[in-house]
Amino acid sequence: MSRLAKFDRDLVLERAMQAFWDQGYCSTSVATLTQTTQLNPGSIYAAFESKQGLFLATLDHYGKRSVEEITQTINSAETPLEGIRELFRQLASNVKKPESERSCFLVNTVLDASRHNAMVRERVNHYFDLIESVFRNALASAQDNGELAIDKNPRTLATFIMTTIWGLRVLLVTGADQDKVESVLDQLFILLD
Amino acid sequence: MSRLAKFDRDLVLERAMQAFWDQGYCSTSVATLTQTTQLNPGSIYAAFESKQGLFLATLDHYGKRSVEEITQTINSAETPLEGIRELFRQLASNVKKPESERSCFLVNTVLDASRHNAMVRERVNHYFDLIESVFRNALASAQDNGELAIDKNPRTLATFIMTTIWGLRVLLVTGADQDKVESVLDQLFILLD
DNA sequence: ATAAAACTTGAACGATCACTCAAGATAAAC
DNA sequence: GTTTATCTTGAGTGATCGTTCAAGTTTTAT
Repeated sequence: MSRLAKFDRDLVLERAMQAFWDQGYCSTSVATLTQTTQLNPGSIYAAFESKQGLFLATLDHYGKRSVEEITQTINSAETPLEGIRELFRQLASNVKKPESERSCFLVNTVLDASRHNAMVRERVNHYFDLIESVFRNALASAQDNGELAIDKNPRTLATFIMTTIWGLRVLLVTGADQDKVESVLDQLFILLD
Repeated sequence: MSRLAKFDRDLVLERAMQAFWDQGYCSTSVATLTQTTQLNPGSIYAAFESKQGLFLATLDHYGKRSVEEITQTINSAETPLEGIRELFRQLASNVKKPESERSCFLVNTVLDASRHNAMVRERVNHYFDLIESVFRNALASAQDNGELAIDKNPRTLATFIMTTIWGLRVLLVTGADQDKVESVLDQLFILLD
């Protein structure tokens, strides 16, 4: 008896995400969101309840895709450890590309919106946990294969890998040169040997 | 012939910095700043020209003190390398303390306000550079003392130390437990041996 | 004392904020 | 074709935004 929403939810989420990612939660006004999503205020509020509701939805949109991409990269490599190395090489290849200035939506959010909002913090931490478990599993597989020394601790290394990714995101935002970024990769890879 | 400003500039900067640090640039309104600094809008604008001017001044306030504190910690240790380790132990001891939620003012800023503002970016990068050079010098001294192996590269390690600090800041904000934080320190210290 | 200069005060500015809602449009169910 | 439920529209809400400025106050120099 009713009418269905006309707009493409995924397209709207993608566009809203780009806006939040680029400008941050606070600096992205509802007026901006109506322009980028091509939705009127009423439609946004009908579909997502509030600016924060839309933001949380874009966080999920980004988080799910991040986990997928990371899993894909690691699984499509010849070995688990090589997959992890390949992931870092991809990250590093963003040097001097404008995309690197946006850093990672989750990292930007954890230092900004998440600090005073429990729902945002929970959501970000959830995706960080998922990503960390991908690394942990890959490292455990690498140990099974004999690729990673048996005295290394996958849990410890996975935590350190997450920390290095976060640090690398900041390094890229500062506009670091190729040498610096490769320095970081070199040091991390020593620990993975 | 004239009248001098009555307020204590350092006290005002300290209070404004706390507000910006806690809430971020965008979420900190001038109304909030008038309350925390106990200055009227007019006085703020007379002394700092704009909200952004006050923000830049608080960045300097924080940056200078950070460089001082880091230098002090490293110099007051028995050896340069032990100083670096001590600095990380201090950082790690913030686990579960509410202060750690605020992370580092410079790191928060680099991922937020700095991305769309050249003046802010320059200022943040300046203090990062100063801090990195403190580490680089300490590592070079450690090599002179024979404390650090001669085949290690102080420049590379200093970059990696910066990256680890940035990553550690994110890790602390996620509410990580003691174990995770110590994992990160352990791995970093391996590279410094 | 007086004049000059700078600081303090706080009300007020237009712009923009997140958000609402009544009216109109549209699609599904009968 | 009619009904019914829901979506879309976009002007409008009060609140708050960063900023200004005229008037009042205070200090310094003469």
